[in-house]
Amino acid sequence: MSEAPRLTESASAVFAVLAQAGSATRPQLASLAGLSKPTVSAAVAELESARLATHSGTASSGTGRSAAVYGLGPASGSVLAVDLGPARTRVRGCALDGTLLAEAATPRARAADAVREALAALPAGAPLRAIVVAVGDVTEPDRAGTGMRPATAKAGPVFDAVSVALPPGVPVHLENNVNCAALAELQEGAARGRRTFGYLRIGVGIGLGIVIGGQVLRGANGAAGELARLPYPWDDDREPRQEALEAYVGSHALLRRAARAWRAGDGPRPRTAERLFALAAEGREPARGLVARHAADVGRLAAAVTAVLDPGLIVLGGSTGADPQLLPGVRAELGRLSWPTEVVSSQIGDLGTVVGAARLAVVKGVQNVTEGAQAKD
Amino acid sequence: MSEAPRLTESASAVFAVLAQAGSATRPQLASLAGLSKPTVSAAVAELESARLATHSGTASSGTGRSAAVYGLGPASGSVLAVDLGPARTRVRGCALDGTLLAEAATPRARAADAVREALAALPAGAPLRAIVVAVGDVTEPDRAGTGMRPATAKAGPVFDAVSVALPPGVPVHLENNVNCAALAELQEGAARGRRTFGYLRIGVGIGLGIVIGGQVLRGANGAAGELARLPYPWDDDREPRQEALEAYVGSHALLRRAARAWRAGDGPRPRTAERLFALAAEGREPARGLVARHAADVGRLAAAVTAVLDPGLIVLGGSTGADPQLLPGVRAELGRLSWPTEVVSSQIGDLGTVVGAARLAVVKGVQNVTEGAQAKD
DNA sequence: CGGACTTCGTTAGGAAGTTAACTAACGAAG
DNA sequence: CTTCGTTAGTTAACTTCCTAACGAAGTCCG
Repeated sequence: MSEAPRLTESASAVFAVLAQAGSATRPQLASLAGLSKPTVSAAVAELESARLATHSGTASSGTGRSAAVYGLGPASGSVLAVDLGPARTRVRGCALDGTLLAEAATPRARAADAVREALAALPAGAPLRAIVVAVGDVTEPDRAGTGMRPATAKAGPVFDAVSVALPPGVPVHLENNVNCAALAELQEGAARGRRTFGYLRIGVGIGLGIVIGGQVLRGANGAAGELARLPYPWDDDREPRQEALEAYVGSHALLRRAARAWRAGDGPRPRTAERLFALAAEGREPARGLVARHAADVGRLAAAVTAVLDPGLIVLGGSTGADPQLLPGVRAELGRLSWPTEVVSSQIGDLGTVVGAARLAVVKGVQNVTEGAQAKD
Repeated sequence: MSEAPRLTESASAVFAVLAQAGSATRPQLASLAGLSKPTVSAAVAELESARLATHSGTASSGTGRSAAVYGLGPASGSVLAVDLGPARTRVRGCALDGTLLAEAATPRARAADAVREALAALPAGAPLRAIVVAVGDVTEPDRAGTGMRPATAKAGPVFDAVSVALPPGVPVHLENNVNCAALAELQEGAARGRRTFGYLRIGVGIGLGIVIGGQVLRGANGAAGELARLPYPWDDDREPRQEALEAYVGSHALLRRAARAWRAGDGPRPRTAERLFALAAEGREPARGLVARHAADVGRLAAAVTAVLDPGLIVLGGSTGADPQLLPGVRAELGRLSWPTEVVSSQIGDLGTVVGAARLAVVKGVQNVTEGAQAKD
């Protein structure tokens, strides 16, 4: 739709802070954007005439004249976030202020259906400005040139299946799912207000999302935080093997150890990590011992991260990592080995990846508005 | 001296690029600073009247009118860099364009003498704008509030001894020596033109300087890159100990292994790492085997760094790390365990720390000019 | 030696944003 | 109901930097 209405720099800045805030009065916009009142007046007028902002009420600050409140306008459009999880595909559509407009989830195999369902629920008149797809894989530049795709065969097929369901002409960004979850913790989880932290995810695999100065660190190959490549075992007389650490700390290994440790009379053997943690929470052996040992292992992983990055905060997530039972053990081992570092459990859970992908999509969508390149309707 | 002559923003920008370039014509300044010709004219006039820049000649680009060349003026002043090394103290005084004005070195115990000697050799009429002191220690905020000091007792006394020799009123910045050396590699060493890399120093101790986007990463406690805290030994059935990795990979351990491996008939046993490497270069056993083993150890260290950061480039430095004999072994082990990463040897050597500290001091000194806070004469 | 051409630097006019001062709107106190 | 203090928004003068056009100072070439 419509021509690309190039915004002035000040209008772009005001739009960006308005999207961040959701809604705001003009004085608030002025102080958030670091602009003067007259400039904000001009910018708001410009945004209103482009239908990117609308007057949505008034707000009185107790004393004095009441201020006009503005929110995003109908032309600001929406963005789409897709989490291609190992079991389920989750899709969210959001406005540029982050409000949820559409949501869908399917088993991984029917990923494209979830995308189509969410797209149908988005407002038709306004442009879709960005799409972020989260995959459990390192990403690499597309052969074709412009885009990105999963680097290994792991996530490739599903990504291709989803691609055909996406509307053409909308910029698509691929991002690692752990990085997305880290962003979610940063924006609305356990790392709110931080500028630097690490999000350590322990589940079937192990991964680290690194946030430095509010930015995700991706690395030269997009492989920053791929802790499975840490040398392990590592000692004077041992030879490290590739991916050996994941095979040792991952949840499969935890269950394998449980199977070995289980004796007759210990009751039914847990088949999932959740069940094992539930037994440990009741104080039952050998579950308790296994969980304590797992906590020490995670603590060592956290120590490795801390030795390199000294992030000041580590958020634990993932199917086994997020359990608060681990905290004392992790903190003890980390404190013994490394620097004073806060350790907390994730508060977002499974939804973290979609939520973070949506946050990222909002950022890209706002850029799409402020930096001119108009997306397809 | 003199009042603080607040510079306009454009004059500050021009001064910054002029300091970076050393000398430049007005058209060059315009393109480097991203300013228009008239604005540069005004800025240069302002800088000249403040004696921060001087006309230093003309340059012809073949055809057309020849351009006026400008360089830093006498009022731009100088900065001081101090490397409190484990054995020697090195001091350098530089102008804000990086040219060396004074140099001194003493044994560590007489550090203050080196500082006094270098200070005496600096031009008297112009202000000293910044001092950077590099120490082999993590740094922490001063109790007093404003400054920083070494966090542990290791470097404290020497730092205090040097402090009394420093002129009062000049801002002093403390920085880790490995971080300084990393900056030196970035600016004039093996990492020129990079935005992100790791500088891995192996000597008596082990340390990592992390540069991301041209900035040194310091971490929440100033302890980023303190690899001695990596969990080691690390295996299913072993308990990691604090600082155990340094005790294993450091040069003391290398010589200890040499002592154990040496048999009668192997010739004189090397007493220093340099000697051991020299024997290995001649192809003599057991030196060659020991060096190959050391290379694999360093490769594992590099793999740990790569697993977390994926920096794309690792520069090896330090008394044992900088030897190019290590390169094939390090590359092989790193390639086996982790991501495609370039590995090169440092080209700067022992001087890296002072050079990097001087670079940092220049940056701080330029900030001192452009951001107003006038230093004492 | 004198155009023709190219590059440097200045002058003139305009765009964008800031500060300062003024007007407008609102609540509370007298 | 008026008046006063406070906060919102507008108007006006000024600052800063840009673009465009022009004059100045070189080189190249016949």
